Amino acid sequence: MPSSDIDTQLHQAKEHCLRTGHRLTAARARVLRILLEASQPLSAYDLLAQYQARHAKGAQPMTIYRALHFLQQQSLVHHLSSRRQYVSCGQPHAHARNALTQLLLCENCGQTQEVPLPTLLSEALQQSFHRHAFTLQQSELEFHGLCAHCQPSKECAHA
Amino acid sequence: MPSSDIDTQLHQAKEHCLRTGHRLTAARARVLRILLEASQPLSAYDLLAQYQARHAKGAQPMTIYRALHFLQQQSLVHHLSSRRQYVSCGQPHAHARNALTQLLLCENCGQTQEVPLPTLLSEALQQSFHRHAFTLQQSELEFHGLCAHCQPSKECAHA
DNA sequence: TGATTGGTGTTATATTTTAACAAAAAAGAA
DNA sequence: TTCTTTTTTGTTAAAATATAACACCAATCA
Repeated sequence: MPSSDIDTQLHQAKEHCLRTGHRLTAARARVLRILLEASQPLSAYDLLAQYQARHAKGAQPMTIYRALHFLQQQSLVHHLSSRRQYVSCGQPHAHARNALTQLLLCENCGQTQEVPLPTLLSEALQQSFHRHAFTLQQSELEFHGLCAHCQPSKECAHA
Repeated sequence: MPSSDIDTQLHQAKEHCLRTGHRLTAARARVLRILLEASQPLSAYDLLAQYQARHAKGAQPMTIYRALHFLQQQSLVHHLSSRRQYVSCGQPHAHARNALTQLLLCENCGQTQEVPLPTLLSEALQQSFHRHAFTLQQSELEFHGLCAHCQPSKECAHA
């Protein structure tokens, strides 16, 4: 992602936080920036290493985990729990509109793609929940497979 | 779950493994049985504690993890990665037919419900993958919320 | 200005998961 | 059967992931 886009995203993130009565502090913005620049999922300890290299040599895991918790609450970051990695959220605003998001995870090159669930599907799911008297709070839809660049026949462009 | 049903399930699991050229050994069957009897998700160390109490006092984590890996491969057990827990699979055979499974996780009482994804939804998802040139290998659909017994208005029957 | 809330730094520790290698058990071939 | 190969288990150790607790600092607000 070009650096200018990242600045834009960070700015929007800041505004978004203010609107909900929270603050995107320096530490939080740093963690988010690392994720935005990575453009692929990172583990908490990957993040820690970069954070140490770029900002504070003696930084501790808690610093990263605290920032991640916050960013997740704000829907600025996703937790890929099946991989124990974190990734910046592509369209943070989609979440505000209660759209469910699918994450397509490539097992070959590690890339993640965030795809909004088609409205039709979202609604069908809602109905399914209703039938089971289930009140949805948060969804986590992770699909593991091979991305467009890593199809069985081809070589992987991202590896 | 009544003990007789569990025996039935274990027996079916054994047959299922044989059909795919694998063996449901004693250790594996023990771990599966503990999960079936629990009828709710357990962490690997919950399992270890029970395994130690019931079978081998000195058992080590590897014993559990190995059994769990095997049982997951056989679609006899699900990993709830967002909770770091494991749960026995309700309808192992549904997976054989490539039906996607949603897991409804209650944040209040911890209960898990396994619901096959309606065919219509499954097909729509497949199309969505096709549009994104994504080859699905495995899906992990975890929905966090409140189950039928733990609706905001009511008390939770399972707590 | 004082009080309250929210955020950070720091240390330590808990929890979850895997690696590696030797020994045993089961399956298959001669 | 006996030998060989593969699969499974036992065991020790350590890596990777995540949280608890407490003191301190900073921002907000009355």
